[in-house]
Parts: sequence; C-alpha cells; structure tokens
Amino acid sequence: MMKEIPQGVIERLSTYLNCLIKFQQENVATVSSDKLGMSSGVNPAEVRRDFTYFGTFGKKGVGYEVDTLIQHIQRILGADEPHKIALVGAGNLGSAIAQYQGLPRHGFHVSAIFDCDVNKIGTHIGHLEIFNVANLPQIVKGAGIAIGIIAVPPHAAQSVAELLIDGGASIILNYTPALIRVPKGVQLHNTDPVQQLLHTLYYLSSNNKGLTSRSKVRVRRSGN
Amino acid sequence: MMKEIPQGVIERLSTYLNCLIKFQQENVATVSSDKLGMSSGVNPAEVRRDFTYFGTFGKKGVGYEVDTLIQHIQRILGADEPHKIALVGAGNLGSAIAQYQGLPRHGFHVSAIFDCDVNKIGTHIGHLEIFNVANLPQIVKGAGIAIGIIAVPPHAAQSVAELLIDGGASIILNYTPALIRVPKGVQLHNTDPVQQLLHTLYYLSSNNKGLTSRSKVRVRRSGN
DNA sequence: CTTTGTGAATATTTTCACAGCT
DNA sequence: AGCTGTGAAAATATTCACAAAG
Repeated sequence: MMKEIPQGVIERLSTYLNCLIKFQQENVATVSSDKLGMSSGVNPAEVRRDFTYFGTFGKKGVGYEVDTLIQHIQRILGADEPHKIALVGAGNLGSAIAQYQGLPRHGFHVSAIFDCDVNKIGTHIGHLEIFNVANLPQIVKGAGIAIGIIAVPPHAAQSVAELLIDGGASIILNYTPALIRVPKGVQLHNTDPVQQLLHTLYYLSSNNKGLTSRSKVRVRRSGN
Repeated sequence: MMKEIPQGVIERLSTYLNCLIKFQQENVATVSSDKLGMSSGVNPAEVRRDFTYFGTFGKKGVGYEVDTLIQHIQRILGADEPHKIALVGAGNLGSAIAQYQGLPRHGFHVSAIFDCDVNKIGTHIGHLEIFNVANLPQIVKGAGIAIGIIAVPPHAAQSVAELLIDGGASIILNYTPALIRVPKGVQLHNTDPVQQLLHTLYYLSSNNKGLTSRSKVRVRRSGN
C-alpha cells in the first residue's frame, strides 16, 4: 500500500478550491501556501503537504498558479465533470436548494425533483417538473443519478433514503434531523443546523479556554 | 493546565446526544458504550473515553442510563438552557429554517427574522415579524442574541455577518457559499451543500480504496 | 458475566525546520 | 530572496486490553 490519504486532506482540498476560485475572481494569478493557508485557516506547511499526496503543483520561489491548481483539485475530487442530483422534497428547503446558484456553478445539476404531495406533483420549480416520489427509483436509475438530497419531513427521511439507494444513489445529503441508516458503500452527510449549533455552544460558555484559530474555522462531523 | 479536550470529543458529544434522544423515544432505559458506539459509528472505547473528560457517568456491568446521560451531555454542551437565534434572510431557505421543528426541540428559538426587501419587512413568518436588517445590531444587542444564521444571497453575506457581530453575536451559521471573514472569538460555520458534495465526490471515483466506516459516518470540516 | 474507566500502545495528523530549486 | 517539498519531531487522537466494579 503506497499512501494513505487522510480524510482531512480531502476536506481541506474543497476548502482550498473555494478560496482559489475567490482568488481567480480577483484576478490573482499566483498564490503561496502562506496566502492560501491564511485565507483557508490552515497552516501553510499543511497546505503544502496536502498537495504532495497528489503530486507537486508548485514552483519553488513562486508559489502555485491559481488556474492550474484549481484544475488539479477539481480533477482530484472528480469535480471536473458534471454531476446529477435527485432532490427529494419540494417545500421551502427543497425550493431553496433547487434554485441555489452555487450548485450549477460547481457542476452539480438538480436533474429531478420528487415529492409525495399530489398538489405539487406535476407542477414545476424553475424548469423542472416535480415527480411522484413513488417513481423515484426508476427515474434515478434511468438517469444514472448518484447524488440524492433529502429535504422532506424527518419521519419520511429513512424511507426516502432507501428509495434513493434502490435507485443506485451512493451519496446522500440529509437535511433532516432524522438519523438515517445506510448500507456500507453509501456516503451519508447530515446537514442539521441543530447538530452544528450544539457543539458550537460548548465554546460559548466558561469552558471556553480560548478558541484556537482551528476550532473557529473548522466545521466537522455531524453524526449519523 | 489539567486536561486538553480534543475538538472531536465535543463534536461526537452532540452525535451521542442525537442517538440518545432516539433511544429515549424508543423507551430504551440503558445503553452500553457498545450500543451507543454502534449507533453513532464510533469505537466503544472512544465513546467511554470521551465521557471521562467530563466525569464518570456509567455503571460497570450495566452501562449508561439514557436519561441522565442526556442531561449530562446537554449540561456539558450548554444545551440545557434555551438559546436565541437571529435569522437573516426571509426567502425560501430562511422560511425553511424559521419553521424547522428541530431547532425548538433542542432549545433553539428563532427570536428575530431580518430581511432587506421592503415587500417582506413588516410581514410575518409564523408569529414572527420580519424586521429591517438595518435595525439588526440594536435588536440583536437588545435581545441578547448570540447566534446568527445567514440565509441571504452570497454577495450580502459579509455585511450581514458584520451586522451580526456588531450586535454581539458570536456564533454564525453561514448558509451561503460566500467566504466570510470574522474576527477571532467569533465562531463561523459554513453549511454549503457544494462544499459537502465536493469532497464526497472523491470517494465516488476510482480513487475510492474502500470507504472506511469512519468516512461514511463522519461529516467534517467545511472551510471558511 | 457484563461493562466501565483507563494506562499504555498505536496510529494519525500537524507542525517545524531546512535543503534545494527558481 | 522567496517559496516549495519533505524528513523528522511533536502533538493529537484512537484503539487495545485488562483490572475493578456491580
């Protein structure tokens, strides 16, 4: 076994990508690990080491070329090609996600929206028709969709997850407080504001022995 | 300095809490570190060690009493008392957050909603009036609100953050893809679906040398 | 017999510090 | 002169494995 890539590296990579795109928009041509570390809240040596897992992208004495570094990271992450998303739940949250500009900008396209409300089925959000969730597995399978976003009431979350998995999805973003169980091989991400707020609170109280720059900058686990 | 509490411990604590509440709802009276570890995706020894940072809550040969363990964790996190939230942005996303049942269930109360759209100001979401964002600092300060949630278009995110900080907020949840800069002492959490999807993609492709149970279960950093 | 709490061992991650390239 | 890439050190986090408690 050659190299074991720490999970943190992959997560920071997407942070760097975000920062780099910011730099690109500001017409910055080159960044040093120092600058990139500064803007992403990561130690510069760690920035450099993170890249070495995948190759050597920098020029000594100069730094990293923003454009090519973006391309490298996109290729590493697999974000250099478009990805289809199945969105389940056409309420306020679902609508917000469907219309969210950040997704297409990074190659993520909501390709199908599902709901179980007969008043919503057949109507549209933007140019997309809302389908009956009962047809989800066939549609997801037919379209080759690998990513599902769950934005339904919590009691329906588990069964929606199962439909998505039936359809062949292997990445699920859960916007519900429900604890969903998924089989091995399916990646589940919980994006519950409660989870995030809960552990943040700890650093609010007297226990707070001086927030490190780390703890401010990071968002970490939320359980499953 | 007595003990250095790993950041991960705090985050797992909120995961345990989530699981424990699930157990409570199922009228489970007692859990072992094994069961709790199983359901939260954490090694049982780690579960036990996590608790020892704060005291000894278990009974040997028996396990942990669900009810009292919940109370302990809530006290540790500071979630045993209610917290007020200022929500900025009354669009689809803001509405979804305002009506999200998970927040009040854990003692989080959206106490004020702000927007800059004159058509929205003065109208209501649920029983809460939407205020002019121009008045945010005074209102937030007056109400003693420490938590702000940003659900506005990305170009406004930085200035909203500054208004929140002016008002004395020290925890900010950013639902925008914008990179926000905050002074030391303010905790910023970015909850951008793009960020979460990006690093998930990595594990989708050929690089994927067998997802560990860890990487499936965890949700980690999203950069700032 | 079960399960905790924990010292010690391991493993992983981060940071330092500097040789070497441009 | 400035910055990368990286061995080696330090710091953290996780897991093992077992004595002690109920």
